[in-house]
Amino acid sequence: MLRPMSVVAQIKEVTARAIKELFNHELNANDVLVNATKPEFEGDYTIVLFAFVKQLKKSPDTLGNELGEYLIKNHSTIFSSFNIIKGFLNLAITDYYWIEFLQSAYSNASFGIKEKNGQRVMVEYSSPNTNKPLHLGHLRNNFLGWSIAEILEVNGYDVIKTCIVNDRGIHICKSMIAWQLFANGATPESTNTKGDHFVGDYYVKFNDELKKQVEELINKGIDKETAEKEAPIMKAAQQMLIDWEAGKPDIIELWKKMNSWVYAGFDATYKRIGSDFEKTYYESNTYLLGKDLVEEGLQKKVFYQKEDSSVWIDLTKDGLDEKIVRRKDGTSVYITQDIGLAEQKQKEFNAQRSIYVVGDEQNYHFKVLKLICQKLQLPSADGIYHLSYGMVELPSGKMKSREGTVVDADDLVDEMINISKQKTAELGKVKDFTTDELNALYDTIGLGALKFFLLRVDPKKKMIFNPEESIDFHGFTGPFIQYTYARIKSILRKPEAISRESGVKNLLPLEKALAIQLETFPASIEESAAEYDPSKIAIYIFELAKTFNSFYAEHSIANAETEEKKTVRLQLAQLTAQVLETGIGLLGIKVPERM
RNA sequence: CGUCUCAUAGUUUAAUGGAUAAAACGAGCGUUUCCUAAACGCUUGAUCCAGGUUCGAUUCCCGGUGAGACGACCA
Repeated sequence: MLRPMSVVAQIKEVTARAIKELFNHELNANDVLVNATKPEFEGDYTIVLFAFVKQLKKSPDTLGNELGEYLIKNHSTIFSSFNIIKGFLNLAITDYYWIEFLQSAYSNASFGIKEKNGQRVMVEYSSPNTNKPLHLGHLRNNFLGWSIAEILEVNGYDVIKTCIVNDRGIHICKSMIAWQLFANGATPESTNTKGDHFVGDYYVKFNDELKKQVEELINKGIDKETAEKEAPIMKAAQQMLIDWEAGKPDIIELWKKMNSWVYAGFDATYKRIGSDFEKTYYESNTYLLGKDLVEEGLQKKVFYQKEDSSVWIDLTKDGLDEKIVRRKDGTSVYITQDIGLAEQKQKEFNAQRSIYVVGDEQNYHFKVLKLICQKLQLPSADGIYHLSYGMVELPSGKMKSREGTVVDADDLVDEMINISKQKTAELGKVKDFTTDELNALYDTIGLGALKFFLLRVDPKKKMIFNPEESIDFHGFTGPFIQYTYARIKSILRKPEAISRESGVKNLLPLEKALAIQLETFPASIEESAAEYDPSKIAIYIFELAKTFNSFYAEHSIANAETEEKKTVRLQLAQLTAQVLETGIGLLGIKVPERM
């Protein structure tokens, strides 16, 4: 099926053709700059003429007039009138065009969704550590990763969502040793604690105990650095890591038991926030990957060995530093595992692109990772893309677990759901709902507010979260969009078939504004995929909802002046509802039928 | 010391080099016999400083100031 081109794409194309015919000048359609016309001028879309004034050696006015007249003469179904102001050619689009658009799109359930393009993409996100529960930063990561995967999916890609669980290493051993020392056999069940929080508590206990021991050693005259290394509990953790690597049965058993507690907790949280993965990798299985590639790199002379037999790569010519890829004791480092995992993913899924949703503190790491893979000429190399996002910070700065300022994911979700419960009760609009229906509604609204809050900002930018101020339910928020949707549904609930031919010839300004905005939905989805940026969609659906609300306040739909108007407004309402649902769905947010 | 990010109304955020910089929250005023007032309308207010490129700069380049991240055989 041939997808109809967007108005903007058509304007570009037609303009390029016009310039070729009128002035015999070749122009790429993409070089035509088309903007929405500013509200203070007459017209819908504007061509910026400056760009080709020079090449064509014409004044903007002459050029604009010739072009404008050509467009109206040759494409009268699209363009109705034009005016030129200071080098801007403002074009008015015919009502006919918008009415046709509405009739073709209002009942098209896949409006904005592309067909499969045969390309595969992997999206890795979440990446939790099994020594503590998820926090606000993980939420931004999860929502972003899930949303990007979804956005790529509707853009035609075959998407594989993956997660690498950091389930081994010294930090896990810290929780384990603390449990051995202080738990007296307690379990999540015996203490009625969620598994990930239970294990996280022992990680905190470890650090408390370590601090105590370090202070004692310092009082004995040992310097801080040595004290931290020599504290008995730290030595015990390090010994445990060695035992783990050696596969000592009782350690492995304890490790498995504690991790299983954590996974039960993670699963509950993921289920609640709607995160899922097609494939989960565990670092305990992948940490040895990449060793072969070190050998290969040495042979290819991409890597070199120092006197102590450690292996390095020299990236100084690329403006970076030297980087170790294998320790002198033969063990691999973080980056080596990632090289190995990149190849592993490539072998398993053969994706054209591999996206890593990881915080911007690791920008350097991913730059190095991609560069090394390229130098090794690995097939996965060029497809590596680090989707770097900014940290979530508090007004006081970074969240610090040691200072207890970390905003816990479960707590925050609870709070959001409670607020939505409270507000729903205050408004009292759904008193006839069953308990199940109410609980589902609270989840929808509370999570909607939270996800929208975290996704409405450009991922690249760090964001401030103030725990003192609760996340808003008014204005540029998830509930605003959900509410708009629910209002439309209440109109559409009255059983009434919407006929395709409305018969109207003209649109009122607010009807037209809505139609124009609806028409750009596919472009908005494309843009957010091209830039890996869900906030583009968040902004789009917010503006759409706003336009609809203005329209709704001004014009009656069910009691429209004429049957024709009623039909065209029902089409507008139905398409708006559908676009809002699809759009906000790409952010992982549900819409309620009533609220 | 070096590399890289960021700096826009009181606050949180928008703006492929294009017209008089756009919203939300906050503050103030108003809107409901009629499809959901979690809404709508009006008022208020900003590009860190100094140069440069350009017909045109929030956007690109140079310098400065301020904030952050990274450059660890941690991940």
